[in-house]
Amino acid sequence: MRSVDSDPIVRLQDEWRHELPDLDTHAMATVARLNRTRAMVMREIETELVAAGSSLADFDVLATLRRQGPPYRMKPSTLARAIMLSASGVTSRIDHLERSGLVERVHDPTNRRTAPVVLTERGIAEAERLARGLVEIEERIMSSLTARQRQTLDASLATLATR
Amino acid sequence: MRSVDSDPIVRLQDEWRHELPDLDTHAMATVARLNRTRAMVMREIETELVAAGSSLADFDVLATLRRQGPPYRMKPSTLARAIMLSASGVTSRIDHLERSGLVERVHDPTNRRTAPVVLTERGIAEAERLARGLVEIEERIMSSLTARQRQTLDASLATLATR
DNA sequence: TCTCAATACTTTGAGATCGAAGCTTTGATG
DNA sequence: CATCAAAGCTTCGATCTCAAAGTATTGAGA
Repeated sequence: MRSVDSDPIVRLQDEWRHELPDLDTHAMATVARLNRTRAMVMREIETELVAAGSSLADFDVLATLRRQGPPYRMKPSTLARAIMLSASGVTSRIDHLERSGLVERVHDPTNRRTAPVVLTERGIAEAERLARGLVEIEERIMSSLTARQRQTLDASLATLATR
Repeated sequence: MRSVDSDPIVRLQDEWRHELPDLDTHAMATVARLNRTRAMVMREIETELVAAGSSLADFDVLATLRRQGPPYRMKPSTLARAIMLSASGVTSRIDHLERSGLVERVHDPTNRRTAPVVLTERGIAEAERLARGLVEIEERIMSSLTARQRQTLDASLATLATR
């Protein structure tokens, strides 16, 4: 039964059971699923974003700024925390988006230690366009689960994250 | 209520609701949770693996070979599929593990187009040591969920992956 | 006001990963 | 048995990310 199941995680468990029968693979399997499913979902989303002329990395920044509402402005350090990226990673993403004309660094004379990032007009429009496209894709991906399943999935993921 | 909730995903939904009230953020929120939870879980696991003198990247290869059972051997292309990595990515991981003395490329005279990778004695022991340490960590991480919650989480992740 | 530790971003260097291009080997086909 | 397309790994070049080092600015305390 299980040994012919093509689910790679089930196979992984079968293999461990055969090699190290005393190993409890339950938790390991869940972690592996979390990884694989996330990879597949994100690959699909990335593909669609690239087709729409953007990328996940760019969208992360644009959407985070757009969600703040006017004046669509954040300090790099706040942005870093919001998108779970290192300070140097934020610098290079801003550089890239600035070259694309979607964000600008604004210089505040009263505080020259930081240069907040602000969406340009094009950046505002682009963020909204991408967000609208993305919710559709994400809705399609999640449509294989019932509302109840989505709800418990959300709850379990939240529990694991705040643990 | 919600607006004071510190859950970053709930805040994300609140912000979108304020800016683009017609946007249905349910699916987006689940995807965001999948991402964040996975990032937090994997960061924790990576930290422990590094403390144990290894890394997630190395462990992936070692564990995959170890699970096969004797002679602990796989072709690079099979390995690539198993760990969802590009061919060139596999080459560099094998290079690294070979330099560490944990795997070797074995040359089969009857098929010189491929050089299967095999665990060394040290590699076998190391894979088992790391696997045993890891299941404990993963068990600890998952212990915040009930058996039933884990089961439905597994099922939902499996559904999303095979969709 | 002067000093200097803390804050905050940027630069640098290293490492991982990818796709494309490059090589060698294999096996099917005439 | 000669040819050549396909299989399969490696190399190359580009990109991303991080941590550490570097630079500029601020503000607290002497």
